[in-house]
Amino acid sequence: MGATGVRKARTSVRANVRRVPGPCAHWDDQDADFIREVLDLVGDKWSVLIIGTLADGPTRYSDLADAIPGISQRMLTLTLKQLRRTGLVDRTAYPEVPPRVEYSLTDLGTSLLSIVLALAAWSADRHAEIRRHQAAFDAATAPAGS
Amino acid sequence: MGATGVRKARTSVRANVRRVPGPCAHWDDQDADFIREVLDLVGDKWSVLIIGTLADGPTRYSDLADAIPGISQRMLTLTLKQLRRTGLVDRTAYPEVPPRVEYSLTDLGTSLLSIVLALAAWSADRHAEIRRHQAAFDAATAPAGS
DNA sequence: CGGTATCCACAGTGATACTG
DNA sequence: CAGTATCACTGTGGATACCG
Repeated sequence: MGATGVRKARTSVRANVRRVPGPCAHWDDQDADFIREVLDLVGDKWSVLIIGTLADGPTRYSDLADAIPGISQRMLTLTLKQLRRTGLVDRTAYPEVPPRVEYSLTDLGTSLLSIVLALAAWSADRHAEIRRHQAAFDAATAPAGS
Repeated sequence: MGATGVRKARTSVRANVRRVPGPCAHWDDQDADFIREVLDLVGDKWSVLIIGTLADGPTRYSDLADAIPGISQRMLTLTLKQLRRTGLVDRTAYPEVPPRVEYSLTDLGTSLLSIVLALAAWSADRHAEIRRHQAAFDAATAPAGS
C-alpha cells in the first residue's frame, strides 16, 4: 500500500489542550470532508451491493440487475455512473448487436472492496450484540404507554 | 476479536457457475442486510464525525456541538440517540446543577472506530486519484455545450 | 445546560414509460 | 439489451422556538 495514514496535524503545534474548533485527534476538517465524500458514495442504498457483485468478476448490466433484486433500472444506471465517475468501476461496451456492456471493478474499486469486506466482517461479528443493545434501549425508552 | 469473517455460502454447494439470484460470493442476502444497517448508521451526515470526536475521550454535549461546526442541536441529539441505541456510545448524566452530560465511546464503538479509521486512511490515500478520475470523467461526459 | 417539538425544503429513490 | 426521461413520494436534515 502507498502512503497510508490520515494526514496528521498539519496545523503547527496543536496545543496539548485541544482548542474547541479542532474536530478530533484522528483527522482534521479537511480529512473529515474526504471521509464524508467516500461515505456519501458508499453509504447510499446500492453502491456496496454493486461493488460486492462486481467483485466476482466483470458483469453485464442485466446480470447486475438480476443479481441485485429490488434495484430499479434508474438506480442501477445512476449508481454505476457515480461509481464510474469516482474511478471505482470500469465500463466496457462491445459493439455487437444486441448490445453488450460489462462492468468491472478497477484497482481502486478493489482496494475499497477490502475495506468494505472489513466492515462486512464487523457487521456479521457484532450483529447479535447490536441487536441486544437495540432491544434493551427500546425497552428502556418506550416502556410508557400500553 | 471473536468469530470474524462474513458467514460463507450457507446455501449448500453453490455451483461453479453462479446462478443469477445469488448476489455475490462475498456475502449472502442476509449479510447484505447487516452491512446496509451499519452503512445506514455510519453513512449519515454526522455519525462518523461524532464517533471521531468521542474517540478523544468522554465529551460533553455542548463540547460536541462546538467540536462539530455546522451540526444542529436536533441532529446532534438525534444522532447521539441513534448511536446510543446501537450501543456505540454511552451517556452519563451527572445530577448537578447546571446539568452536565457526557458521551463516550463504548467498546463496540471503539471497535467500529478502527474500521472508520481504515476508511479514513483509504480516503486520504486515494483522494487525489479519485479527484483525477472525477475530472477526467466530467470532461469526457459534458464536453458538449459551450 | 441539555435537550424536545414543529415546520419546511430538498435530495434520494421507486414506478412507469419511452429510446438507440 | 442497455439505457434515458418524467413524475411522485418520502426520509433526512436545517431553522426556529420552547421546556426541565
